[in-house]
Amino acid sequence: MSTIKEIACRANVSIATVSNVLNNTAQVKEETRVRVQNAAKELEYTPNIIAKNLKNKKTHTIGVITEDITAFNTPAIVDGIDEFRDENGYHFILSNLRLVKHFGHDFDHRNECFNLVNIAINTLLSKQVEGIIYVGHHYRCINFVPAGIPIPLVFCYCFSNDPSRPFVYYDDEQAAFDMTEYLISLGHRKIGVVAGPLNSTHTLNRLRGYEKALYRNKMLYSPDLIQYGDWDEQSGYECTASLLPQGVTAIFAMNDLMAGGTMEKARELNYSVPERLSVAGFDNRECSSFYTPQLTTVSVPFYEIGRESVKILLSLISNPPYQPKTVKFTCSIVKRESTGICFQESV
Amino acid sequence: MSTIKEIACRANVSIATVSNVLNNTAQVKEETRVRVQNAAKELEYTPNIIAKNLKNKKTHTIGVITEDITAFNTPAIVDGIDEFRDENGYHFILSNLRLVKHFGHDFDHRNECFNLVNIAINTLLSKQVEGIIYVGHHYRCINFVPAGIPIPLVFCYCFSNDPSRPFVYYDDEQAAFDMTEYLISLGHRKIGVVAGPLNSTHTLNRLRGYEKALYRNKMLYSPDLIQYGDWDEQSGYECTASLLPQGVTAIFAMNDLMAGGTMEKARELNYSVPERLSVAGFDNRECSSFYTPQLTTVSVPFYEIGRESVKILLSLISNPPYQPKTVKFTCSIVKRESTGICFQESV
DNA sequence: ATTAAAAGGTTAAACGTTTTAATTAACCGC
DNA sequence: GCGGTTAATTAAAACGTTTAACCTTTTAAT
Repeated sequence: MSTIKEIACRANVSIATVSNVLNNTAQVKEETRVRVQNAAKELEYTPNIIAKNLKNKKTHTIGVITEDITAFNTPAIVDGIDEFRDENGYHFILSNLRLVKHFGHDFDHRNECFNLVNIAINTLLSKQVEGIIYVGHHYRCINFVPAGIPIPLVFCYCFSNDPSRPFVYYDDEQAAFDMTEYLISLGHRKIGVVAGPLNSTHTLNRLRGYEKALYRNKMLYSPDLIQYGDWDEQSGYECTASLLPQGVTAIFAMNDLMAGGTMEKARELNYSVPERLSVAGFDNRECSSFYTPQLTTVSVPFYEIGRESVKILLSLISNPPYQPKTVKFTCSIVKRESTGICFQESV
Repeated sequence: MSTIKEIACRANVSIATVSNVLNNTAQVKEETRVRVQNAAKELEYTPNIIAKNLKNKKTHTIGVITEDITAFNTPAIVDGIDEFRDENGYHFILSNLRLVKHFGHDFDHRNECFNLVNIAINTLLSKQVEGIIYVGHHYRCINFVPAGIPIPLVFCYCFSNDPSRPFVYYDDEQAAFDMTEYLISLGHRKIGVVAGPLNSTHTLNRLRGYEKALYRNKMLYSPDLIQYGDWDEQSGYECTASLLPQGVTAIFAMNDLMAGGTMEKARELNYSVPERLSVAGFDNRECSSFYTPQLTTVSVPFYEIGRESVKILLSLISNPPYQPKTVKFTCSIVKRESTGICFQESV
């Protein structure tokens, strides 16, 4: 770990010259240049970015806060973030909150979370990051991050109506609309929904999409066709139990796990999928292509969401006057084996 | 972003005193202490870790290099790393190589990889990390990291016989041995293997475990019972096609994906699982519990492997004289629905 | 009262860079 | 050889900390 000073010494020049050679930031005579370069090589010089950062008051580093790196969607988001930051010569520091590990899955520890996030943010600020990306997926995450952070911050994979902050997320409503329309196009007229819990914005938005599709196709909306689960497979199984007797020919589950529960129940009651019952999920998790039959589902562009977040963040960093910028990505329907044409009259 | 200097100014003391108050590293009169603390609070002081690091020549930061953060096992490893480093007051910088994205899945670009790793390592060194964890999973990764790195480095989730470097991995051979013994204990006497490619150390080690189990149970080893795939589902499907006619009653696939292919083929040929054919996988990927029937498989303790890596790294950092330390974790068998008692005479 | 020790503070150097302003060297035309 | 340029180099300050060394004041002990 040699320093610029030692190089200067060995090459018989001043440290300023060494700096100039290394960053070629000024003219220096060819001969001295090579002398310096050789010295650097011989001493196996590695620049000390810490010192550089201190002097320049620029770290070219952003902070990324994740709620749970092991969540199924986080790695893809981080990957997108990683790629774009790399392309633009930025570094990143990952701060993983491990919220799930701390508080379990459906935590409601507003204060504890707030504190954790606060610590994370202060640490990042201490490290002089130039901007922060908060990768949420818990709908309340907006409340976890304090106001008045002196650097740009963009919310990734979450949303609220706060117009003063930039959000990058996906269009829940549109996705549910598209999926419902797709089921309708297959001839289904009685479509059950295995929803998430009602206090989730995801649930609300997706329900809205579902309703809109029904409305647009002049189909009637029945509250009985909506059953509320908790995102877990078991709950999908249970919801389906009360949906099937109503004569639905298709079930739209709001995530792939619950869709798995739906298929399980269907199997149990001898509703063959997709012949007698079409099943659709949401998320396009890895598992969805391993079900039998393979699950039709909604693919969320995690990678792109990550990329876009950094893009916005970097533009905010280099161009501080804040223009509120919120980006919504459109999801795509992945058609697989679990959905098919409706052969029955709806009851 | 105020500095110690401004605090000093406002509190009418020297910067040394401020530093002493903030780190309570020396006695200071109660009265001045609170004056300083108030000033700090009023100015919303955030310590500049960069400056601190520069002065202290200690960053309390480790670097983590991953080959592909989106690989199914990497997040759990990173999570383990993250937890232990957090518990010990360390930070970490993640450097994701995106090897798969660069070179595809079965890349053989020794030089390109070497260069990428080299860049990553130099960047980390520039950032004055105190140690590095290399999370491999490509068996050749040892060749990617150059010798002579001036700080401790531990290989995580990979192995070679180089005794000069610390490795944390799992016992491939033992795992395969255990799984084979388990199948034997169920009465199976003709056990087919869907192996990985022969140039993978995983394949070799697991085959050794398989053979040992046969040997120990005085069963004969037949090369015909080993079919070599490429880790992908399709190859499992194909291998199984040549295995079933041989009258095997159980198939041990060397990963869950190929096991999926095996089950697909079995379904196609009306071999019901597990009644007529037992199927076992390896990895305990998320998907394995979503197959029907749910897959019996080997669970690798990714999280613990990550944790242990940091543990070793930190001990190396604080206690430099190198004691070669290699840790092998034992995997566990996850018994699910795809394996059962053998009811047939083997043919 | 005198003095030793302890408590409370301060100065200034240092960490490894970059950068401005100043200095020196080199060259040119006359 | 002398001014006048331009090219090449350097000294020194600065970034925000920590810390060794030093200085004062207070307290306690003789």
